Amino acid sequence: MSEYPFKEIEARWQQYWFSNSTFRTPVELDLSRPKYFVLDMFPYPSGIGLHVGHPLGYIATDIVARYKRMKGFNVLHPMGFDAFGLPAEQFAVEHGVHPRITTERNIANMLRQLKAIGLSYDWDRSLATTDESYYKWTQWIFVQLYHSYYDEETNRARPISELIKHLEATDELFNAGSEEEKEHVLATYRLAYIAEVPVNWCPALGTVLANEEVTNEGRSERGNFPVYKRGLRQWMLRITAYANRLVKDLEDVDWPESVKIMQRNWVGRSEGAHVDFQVVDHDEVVRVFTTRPDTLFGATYMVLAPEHPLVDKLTASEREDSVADYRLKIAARSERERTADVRIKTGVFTGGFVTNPATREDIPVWIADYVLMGYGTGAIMAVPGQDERDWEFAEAFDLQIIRTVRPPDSFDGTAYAGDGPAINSGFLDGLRIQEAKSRMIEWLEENKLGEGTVTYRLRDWLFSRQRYWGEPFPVVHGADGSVRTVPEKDLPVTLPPMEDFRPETTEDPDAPPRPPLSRAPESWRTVEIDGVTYERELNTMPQWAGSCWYYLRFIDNHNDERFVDPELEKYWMSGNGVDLYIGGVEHAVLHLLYARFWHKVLFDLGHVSTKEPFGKLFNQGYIQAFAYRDARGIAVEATEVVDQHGKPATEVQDQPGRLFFHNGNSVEQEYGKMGKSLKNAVSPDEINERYGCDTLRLYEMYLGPLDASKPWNTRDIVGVNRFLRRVWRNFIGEFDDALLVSDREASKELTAALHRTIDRVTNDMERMSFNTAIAALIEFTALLVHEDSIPRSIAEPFILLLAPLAPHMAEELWSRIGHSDSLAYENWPVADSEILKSDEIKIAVQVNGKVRANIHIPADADKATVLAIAKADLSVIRHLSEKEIVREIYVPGRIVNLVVR
RNA sequence: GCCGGGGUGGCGGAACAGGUAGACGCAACGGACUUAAAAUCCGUUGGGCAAUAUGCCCGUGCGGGUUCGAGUCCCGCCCUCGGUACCA
Repeated sequence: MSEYPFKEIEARWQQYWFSNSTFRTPVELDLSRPKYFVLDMFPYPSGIGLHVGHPLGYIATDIVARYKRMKGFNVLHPMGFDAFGLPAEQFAVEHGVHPRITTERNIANMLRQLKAIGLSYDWDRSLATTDESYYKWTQWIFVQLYHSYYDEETNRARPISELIKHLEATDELFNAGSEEEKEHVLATYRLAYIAEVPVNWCPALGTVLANEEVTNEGRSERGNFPVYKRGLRQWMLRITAYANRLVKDLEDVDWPESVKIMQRNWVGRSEGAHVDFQVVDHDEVVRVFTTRPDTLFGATYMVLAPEHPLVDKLTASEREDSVADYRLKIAARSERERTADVRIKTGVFTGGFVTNPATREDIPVWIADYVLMGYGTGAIMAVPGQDERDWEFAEAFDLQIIRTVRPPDSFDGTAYAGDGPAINSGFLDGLRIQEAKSRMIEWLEENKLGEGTVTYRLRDWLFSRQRYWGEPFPVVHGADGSVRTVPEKDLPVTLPPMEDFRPETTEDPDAPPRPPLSRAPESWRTVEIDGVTYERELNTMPQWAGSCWYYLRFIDNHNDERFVDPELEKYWMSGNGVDLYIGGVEHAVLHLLYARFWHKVLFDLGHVSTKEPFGKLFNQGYIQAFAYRDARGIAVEATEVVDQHGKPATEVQDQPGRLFFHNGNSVEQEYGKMGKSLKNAVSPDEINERYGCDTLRLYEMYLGPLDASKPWNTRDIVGVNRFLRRVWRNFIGEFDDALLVSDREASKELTAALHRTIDRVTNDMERMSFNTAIAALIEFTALLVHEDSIPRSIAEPFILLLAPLAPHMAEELWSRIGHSDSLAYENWPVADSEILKSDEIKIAVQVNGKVRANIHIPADADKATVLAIAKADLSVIRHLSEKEIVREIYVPGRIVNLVVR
């Protein structure tokens, strides 16, 4: 008896695809075919291996890739590993093994797991960001960034050599400067530059972190260690130059609206004005940023961030003590304390005054922690009449409040931020906000008191890390402090082999950073270029560097001459870049913003042909699962939990009225993202072993819509497994292994059902609705159960429809019905529109919107005919009796509604 | 607080353009086959009233509205998940 031998089948076809290079991207491209670049967000090769949540997106892209091949596209579908960075290194640190070794081991294990799912990647294009042949080009891109600047005139990056030429020709001051001074000027332009900046320093990780890597609670996203603010000299990337384009170009990509909004918020563009306030009795000016220049007449006090550089100058001698006290108190407050009680305003008066340029009144200057040094100019003009925070502060410290916008009569709140006519505002009186804003900006500009401007929340990207496991910077430092990039011919700068790669961690937030590379051998640290001795840069690049451009390398990953061949880049990125990019929403701002930034720089410099890298983005949902915690709140192994009747929780976890126990102790049921911490992970290996990977693939897709988060329930897997076994039995004799496909002609009904199925599945494939595509195939399979044999005209298209979803079974059946080649490039079946049309259709008849009957009508019947048939129906007649028909509605092919009174 | 997604049977979900709510699957129940079990096949399965049927009423988080007709559109709430958080 043959019972669907999935192990044998799956091993055979995976071997076949490998030895025949079935999924190798065509090298000789048939340019008459359209291209399709379908990409997954590549994973970190973690040491724990995959759980069933990880491959969800990979299965989806694989189905799309297989479908597109059958639709005649040239498909590029690669996979690689994001192997540098903190997770890989922390794992290595914790296990005391060199990251090179753990990384290789982890990659090997993940490769095994991925291949066991039958994913149709072109493995010849696999890469890891840790490959020297890869990070050579990551370093090369960094060199491009270093040697470029942002030209505000033409709104694009240009080689810094052009700027130097320009400055030499026009700027006497520049020419007069020393080399060092010149370099200082250039550093304010370069897209990659070194600056002393306030950074997030994490002593426990021994490194600085990007804002994006720090949680709201002021801790590291990796490891949850405390993070402190301190000033350090670091490499920065001038992403802020691209702030505007990063927002604007979102209009041109097909991305989930929520991700676009997150990016817009992150960039945080706001339009407003700079206003200069003269300091009373000092030759200083304080510049503020405001989005409401129209309210300048209502600015009754000013607030500086406690760290603002002018605080010392402004502070009156008798206020020095309280100002110093306050600043100390703020510095000691953790980020958490600072954000916990947002509604309670604190601050102190400096004793200083500035002049409101509109009213000519002198207004007091305060410092308060609700003004942040990192945004705008670190100083605000407070207009309590129109700003809730300023109102609260004014109330708390008894400061003057003037309304400069008339609230509606019904308004009984405090600050009024809505629209209305300006009042108490001199030349602005009567104007609405929009008009008043532009009028005030004109006035400021005429009087040289400020100007209209745009500010962004986005900060420049802190690009160095004090870790070992990252790309070394292709940069060397001269004894005189000069910086130069390593010549292209000497790239890559490889990581020196080091026994001790551990970061120097400490609990002292003020200890100087000591990057591991400072302990590298002298022979690595010192390098001679053109006869001059230099010291190598000892920091490494952050995690995100490698993932900023990997999609480009996939296009041409064996190229030793260039990071990507321009012709191949043009072909595969044509249209709008990557045609489909699937990954988790957790990368909505970090990876996707950084990658877009690099891509735009490469675009400006003429190295790539599109302004955006990812034309279509899709976020797959998470796989969630039930989890159980004991009385101490500690998660227990979900597979060991039983209910009050002793049944395994995995069988009954979705049933009402259950109590759960672990080793006899009561446990609480919970529901969350699958993973190690909740002890509810399921490995794809166990599912493969028990049901095979076609079942795994089908189940993951059948769970629900791809973008929804949904619960894993191992018990339910039998459903799709039964479907596959049923398909097998329909084709292969249960007792004799005989082929049950014949050349007899198919019935009209079965043919019609097939074409309806082709139509449904095709439609579902196009909109990535794989759960409904599978449902359609299950329904069709049920029709085949009672056929003695399956006509070939039915069998072939059916197998092809199944192929993207359950490729191993499809290939096996395809071969058993007599084909010697893989079906991977067979034409996708086309539904015959003639067959889809039926002569007779069934529609519902409603009386007053309630369905009272179903009638059969000729497909081409006109309204009068249909209504006649409907009114002749006994059930309809019953509901029409003694009523008057006041309206008759017929929606062709859909419904009849008779409105009666 | 603000922004965004989502609330449909015991469970996962379907309904794509406002047109028969609950496709398909799980679980549950009944039957066939079997010495028995597994597997398989057939059937029932939103709630209620009925037991004559082509039957009636209710039902998509809650309350209103638009429409011949609302899970779907509009207004006001509640809950939930994610993002963000004194951004001037």
